[in-house]
Amino acid sequence: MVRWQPAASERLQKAALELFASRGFDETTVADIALAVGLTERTFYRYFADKREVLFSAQGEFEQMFLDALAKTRGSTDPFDTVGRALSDVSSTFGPFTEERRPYSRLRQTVILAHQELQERELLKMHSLARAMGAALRERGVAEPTASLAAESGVMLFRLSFERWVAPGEERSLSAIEHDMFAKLRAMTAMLQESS
Amino acid sequence: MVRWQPAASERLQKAALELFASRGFDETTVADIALAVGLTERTFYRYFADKREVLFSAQGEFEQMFLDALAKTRGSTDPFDTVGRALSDVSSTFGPFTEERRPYSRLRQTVILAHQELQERELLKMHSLARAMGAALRERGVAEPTASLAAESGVMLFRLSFERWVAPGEERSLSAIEHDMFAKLRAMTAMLQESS
DNA sequence: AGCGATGATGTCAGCATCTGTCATCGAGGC
DNA sequence: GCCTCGATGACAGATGCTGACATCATCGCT
Repeated sequence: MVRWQPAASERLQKAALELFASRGFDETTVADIALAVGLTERTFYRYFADKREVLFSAQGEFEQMFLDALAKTRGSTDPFDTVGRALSDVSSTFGPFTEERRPYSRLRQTVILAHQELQERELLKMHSLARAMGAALRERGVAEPTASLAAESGVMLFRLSFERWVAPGEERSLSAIEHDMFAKLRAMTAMLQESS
Repeated sequence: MVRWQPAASERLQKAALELFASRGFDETTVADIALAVGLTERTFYRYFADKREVLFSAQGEFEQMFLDALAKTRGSTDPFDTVGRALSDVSSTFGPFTEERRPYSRLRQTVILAHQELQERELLKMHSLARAMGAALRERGVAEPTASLAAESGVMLFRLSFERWVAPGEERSLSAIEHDMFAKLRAMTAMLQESS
């Protein structure tokens, strides 16, 4: 006889995603989510800082995974290449980006795109990641503004690649899409070297 | 004898910025802002969709300015170069980025950086700009993912340049900073063409 | 066994954000 | 002089979020 069901946080996340998907973000109250898993609104706020965060709490590990991947690329000297390698490492290694997780990511993305406040939070998480990667590069001796440019470019590539990965009908792996985007960005910036 | 003071929206924006700067975002209620200019909370929400928007309503014109600048670059064929020209045009032409507006931009940036919710809104505005520019490029015949990459790269460059422009001690013009960042990005992506 | 500390949860009060609805009333047209 | 219009005020209410305190199984210690 247990007093509380375990994994309260995970149950809340699951219930929240389902309710947001079926009913909409605005039409789902925090009390709805909490009661769906037998808890109260107050407890929800003990696990998540606000209503939106229930969809983003996993991003903390995500950010750490990126920093770890970056740390593994000690040998690389060119910052853009370094970021590219870290990106490639994460997308082919990190659980959430495997093929079996794609349907879940698609549902989650659908929910996020359906509400502005959720998009804002997602953008902030990406921004936070870029800042952290920029700091990591700087600690390695990469100067500004190159460190920020490399980090921001990498995160942009990841974001666009991820968006494409979860797009309807897309079948390529995240790594493959990233690789293609990387090449396209290089090709684009390589043209007209002498213009203004 | 006028019944209402004119320019209610502008007065609200001014009062909001001052209160956010002196007291903090959370410590300023919407009622505070409204009463400071002789209006009520309800009227505030008739001008601005939410409390944060009072700092961002001008961004509508800002986005239009970018699209206009993009439209003026009909002759250019390389998308990255096109975006670069539009950027340069805006930063040297648009009022808010002239030298005399720098102190105001600095204050505004300080306020935004002091609160996460305001950063989220700013990131959304930048994201919205990138989407609009990507769509404009696509209408010109630029294919995906190049259109999105060019638009996102441009907005990233603008954002990093703007951040630098309002940094303490910075004296270069926004155009000059942009030009430098543009060159740095080209140099960075140009290296190690044969890697991976 | 008994007992106290621990920690997850519940309860309750309260403030702030944001919205719908109706009332008010000067300005300008006729 | 009357009437419509439009900006504003007044009011009620739902929801987001927080602080403070109570509850009560479980765990470890004696």
